[in-house]
Amino acid sequence: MGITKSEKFTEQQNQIANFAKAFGHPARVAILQHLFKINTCICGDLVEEIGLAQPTISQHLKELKNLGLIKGNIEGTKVCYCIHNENWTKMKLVMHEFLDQDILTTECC
Amino acid sequence: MGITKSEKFTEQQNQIANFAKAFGHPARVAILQHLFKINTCICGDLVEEIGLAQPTISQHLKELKNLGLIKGNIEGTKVCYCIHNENWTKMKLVMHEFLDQDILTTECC
DNA sequence: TACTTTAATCGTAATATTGCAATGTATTAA
DNA sequence: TTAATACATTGCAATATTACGATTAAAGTA
Repeated sequence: MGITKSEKFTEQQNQIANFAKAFGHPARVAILQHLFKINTCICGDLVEEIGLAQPTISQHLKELKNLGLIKGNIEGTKVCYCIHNENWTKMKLVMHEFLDQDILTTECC
Repeated sequence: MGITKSEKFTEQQNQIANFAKAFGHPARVAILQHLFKINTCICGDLVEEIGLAQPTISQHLKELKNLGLIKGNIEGTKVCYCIHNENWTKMKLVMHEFLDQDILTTECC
């Protein structure tokens, strides 16, 4: 059926999965890394940087924006994207809690 | 075309994406959380715990196993799954480096 | 041996994702 | 006003993912 049965899971589990899904494509990983690296908001040279077609990049940017991880400011004909630092920090809290749950447990097999 | 152009990205970027993809479904998040919670190797009661059909759970387990995040020991007719602690730690290093890249940068907009 | 239990695999349907050409839209430049 | 630039949107094709019924395989039990 190809449809995830989200109603079977907790809100936290779905939230983790949604963030993870955003990082589940190397293009989006590369976009985020580039935005961090450039630091100052640089505009749409992401297409050249990543090497995928412009509509494809635009689509990936939209997903990251919908999740709140980046924001885009229109500047003339260009759009300036950058990390949404506050939301990135919130996302990190959620993901770190998930990743670090092994700290509480002991080896078993 | 539905096919990810992995060759356009670095090995590190693809690795992050692959780990993230594993966490990109709430059933797999739930499975991992349950394995951590139970701690001692729990077997196919994951099917009851999660509430999806047995073949579906089996499929999710296979993905997690292929990535190396869990391991399964056959015990009679049952199979005992648990976290692969060493690989989990390695995965965490990769993911933490990605998530914490904001520490190095300063606000821009 | 025959039966049961447990889990993997196969096959298939439904839906999601990825990628891009073509097109649309808004702003700037001439 | 017209043309150019920069992105977003649309539409579609190819592939991937999710889910599960049916079946199979392996080990224990009667």
